Amino acid sequence: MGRQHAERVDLAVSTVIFALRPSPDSDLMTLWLPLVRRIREPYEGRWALPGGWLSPEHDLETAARATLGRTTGLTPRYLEQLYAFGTLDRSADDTRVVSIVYWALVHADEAAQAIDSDNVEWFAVDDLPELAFDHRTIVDYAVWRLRTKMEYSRIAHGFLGETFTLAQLRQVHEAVRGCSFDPANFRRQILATGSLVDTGEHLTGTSHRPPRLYRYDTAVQPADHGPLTPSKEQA
Amino acid sequence: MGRQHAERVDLAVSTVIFALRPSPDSDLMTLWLPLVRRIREPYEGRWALPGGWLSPEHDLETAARATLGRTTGLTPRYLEQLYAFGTLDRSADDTRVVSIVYWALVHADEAAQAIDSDNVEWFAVDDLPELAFDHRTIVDYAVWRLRTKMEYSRIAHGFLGETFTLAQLRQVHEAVRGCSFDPANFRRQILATGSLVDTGEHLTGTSHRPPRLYRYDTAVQPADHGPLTPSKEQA
DNA sequence: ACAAAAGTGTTGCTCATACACCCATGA
DNA sequence: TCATGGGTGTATGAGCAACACTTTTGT
Repeated sequence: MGRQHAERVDLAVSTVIFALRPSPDSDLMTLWLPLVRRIREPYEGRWALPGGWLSPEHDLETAARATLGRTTGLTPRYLEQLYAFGTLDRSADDTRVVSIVYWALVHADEAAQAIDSDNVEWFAVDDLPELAFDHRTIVDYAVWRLRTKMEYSRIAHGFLGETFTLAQLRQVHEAVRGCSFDPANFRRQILATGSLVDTGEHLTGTSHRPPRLYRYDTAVQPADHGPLTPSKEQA
Repeated sequence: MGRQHAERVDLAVSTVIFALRPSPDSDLMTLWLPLVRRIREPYEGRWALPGGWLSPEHDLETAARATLGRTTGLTPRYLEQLYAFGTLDRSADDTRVVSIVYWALVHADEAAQAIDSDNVEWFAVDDLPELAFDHRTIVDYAVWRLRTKMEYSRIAHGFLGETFTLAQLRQVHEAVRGCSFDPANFRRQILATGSLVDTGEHLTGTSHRPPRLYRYDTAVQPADHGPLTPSKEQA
């Protein structure tokens, strides 16, 4: 309570980056995210969300994208603002920091391994180390938002390639939501939304009947992206 | 495009304050919000959302509450962060401003009229004047959020007193959602959520059968308030 | 008695779940 | 031909919209 008041408010932008990867023990897919090790006080040595100070000439979303590129070398398949965190006590020292946090989906294949430097490491969401600042709260909230949004939105797209089978799409849902779905019912529900397009092609090389490949209908918006994309007009 | 880059980023907190009031023409309830007239450039004379600069010793939510008190003299019945707006071009001059916007529900009765100074005025949401900055976008988004959240949350509470009849609650929903509901079905749906408590009392003085008075069950959270209230744990 | 809104009952539709069953391919 | 997952059909049940009907007050 005897803390000094900071003289100014600093503005940072951080990003919670999600990717789907096979779990080390089971061969199921699970959620992973990259963290960076802090190289200075406060919380030196602890893991933290990737981010940086907001410079006046950068857009908020641009800053989030830049962070993402720096940390993973990837382009987000989905990016959305999460929340602005700004309580007085969130920066262990006497500075006042407001962090505007974004969350992103990428599909982590080959490229992701590239930037596996000493200071960047991927962690399974349900096996995180101790985090710096209030970043644990932030991650928990981001995971909650991802799970919730997966229920009513089409963001699973962000974890997949251009074309995919219904089984792959289902596995994404199962990994994120943490439960399994009846393949038959999942198929019908997804197709009923009309957001998928049958490419006519099939995936071969499987040891069973070759499944159809689908593509997302680009005419449909994947989700409500916030206030800036005008997709929420009413008639 | 030939704009100078600002030297720093300024942080503001604004609040979209909603109240339910009888419409001037029809006697239905409609959404209203207070705006303040700008007394300096840019956009001098235009109407804008109430707000102010964020000082280092104030919490984001505290700042939003303070704005609300200054403008309306009221305490919010509901308050939630809406979004952080931070595009480069949102401040007509060459300054860079990031606004963290909150939205609030109040019930505007006697007290509200008190602060009806020259610079504060209430407007019907579907009859707004031209607003300063990107505040029109912000208001539209806030209205969308209010409508959406009303569908699955219990925030209607924010517009009502301690006890209320089901008809009053239904009228709030109808005003915000913009359509009418079957009283019979509305009753069942609301009661099925288990969020209402029968006070046992009745409202008298009506020219028909006296309706029961209900109270919200305070044990149930009204809505997911964001990341800071830990109500989104899973078992 | 009558109007008007509170409150209850009932029916039919839609949609999600569960699960039985056929299809097509590799081994 | 068998195993495996892709894909289709269908019965059951929950929940909601629509609307008929009964109840209780003031006038």
